[in-house]
Amino acid sequence: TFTTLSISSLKHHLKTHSDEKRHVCHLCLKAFRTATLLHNHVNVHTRTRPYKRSDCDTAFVTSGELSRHRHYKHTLEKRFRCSLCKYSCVEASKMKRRTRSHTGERPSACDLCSYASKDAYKLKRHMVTHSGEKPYECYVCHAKFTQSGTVKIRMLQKHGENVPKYQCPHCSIFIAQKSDLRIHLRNLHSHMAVAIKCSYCEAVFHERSAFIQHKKTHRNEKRFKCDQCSYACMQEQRLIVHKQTHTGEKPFTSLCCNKSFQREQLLSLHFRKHHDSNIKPTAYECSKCGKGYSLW
DNA sequence: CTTCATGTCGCCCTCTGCTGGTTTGCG
DNA sequence: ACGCAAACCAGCAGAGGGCGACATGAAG
Repeated sequence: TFTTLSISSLKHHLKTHSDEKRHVCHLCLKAFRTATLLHNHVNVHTRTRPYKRSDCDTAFVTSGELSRHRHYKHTLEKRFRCSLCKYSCVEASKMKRRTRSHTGERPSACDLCSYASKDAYKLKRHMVTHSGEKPYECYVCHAKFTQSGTVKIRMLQKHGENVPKYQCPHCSIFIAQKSDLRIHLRNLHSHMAVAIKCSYCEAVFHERSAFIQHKKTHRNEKRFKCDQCSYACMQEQRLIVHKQTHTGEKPFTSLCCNKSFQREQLLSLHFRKHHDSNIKPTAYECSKCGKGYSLW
């Protein structure tokens, strides 16, 4: 529904409905409706870029390209605004793409799996997961990768100097990747609704990192304490043996002379001192469980 | 007819962030 | 020596910027 007040304008408009393309490119035989379109096309072949900007060293084949460049890089004018969010952009096609992320529409479907993307490029990128192709190579160590971004990060972290690291604001540790710092924060510094209780004392913690720090304070502590005297030690087994001094229990008995000992080592010493060194390995047994012991 | 602004489709790029397997260091 | 947790690392997808090429429409 084209309307105009001028006859010549109508005539011009009618030509746009015509399939007639009289202007043929002598380099590739492609045909165009107008001489200007052909002219622009030939400029592509000849790499002639008449539309220039003096201040940023860029040049384009058409005025449209220059105009758009101006919006992107100089005026920063974003005429298209999303009605659903605060996103704005220079081009209508970008707005269309943005709208798809609101609607969830995924028109580009993979014919090898269930994946579908919002735009053609993502589908193309996805297809390398089926081909197994790794088109990006590290020029230092020649390791290959599926995406350009991955090789860039690899280059920086393996071969770069002054590699950026991400520091945790809570414990000052440096972590190589931002997303790993996020995981670190989540696992170690986030508040837990259910507190962890220290198994050595009464302390409780809502943050894992604080709990780990606290545990270290128990590391060299003599936390196994005798309830009958002031004796304390770091190992539970030692406390059990110690307690025998209070009970008078002597579980290790020599079968040779019937003499009993509190500890295996004492029985062992007794054997070496008083009995034949050729004695058989199961020469004594525990009075509690009946287990036989070999000492040498 | 030409020029210019604007529109449209498509391509490629980078940045970003999540995921899950692997390696490493510590208790 | 072993097991576990944390960091490392590559794969992969989401989102958005910028431009190539060409079409359309208004105005001179």
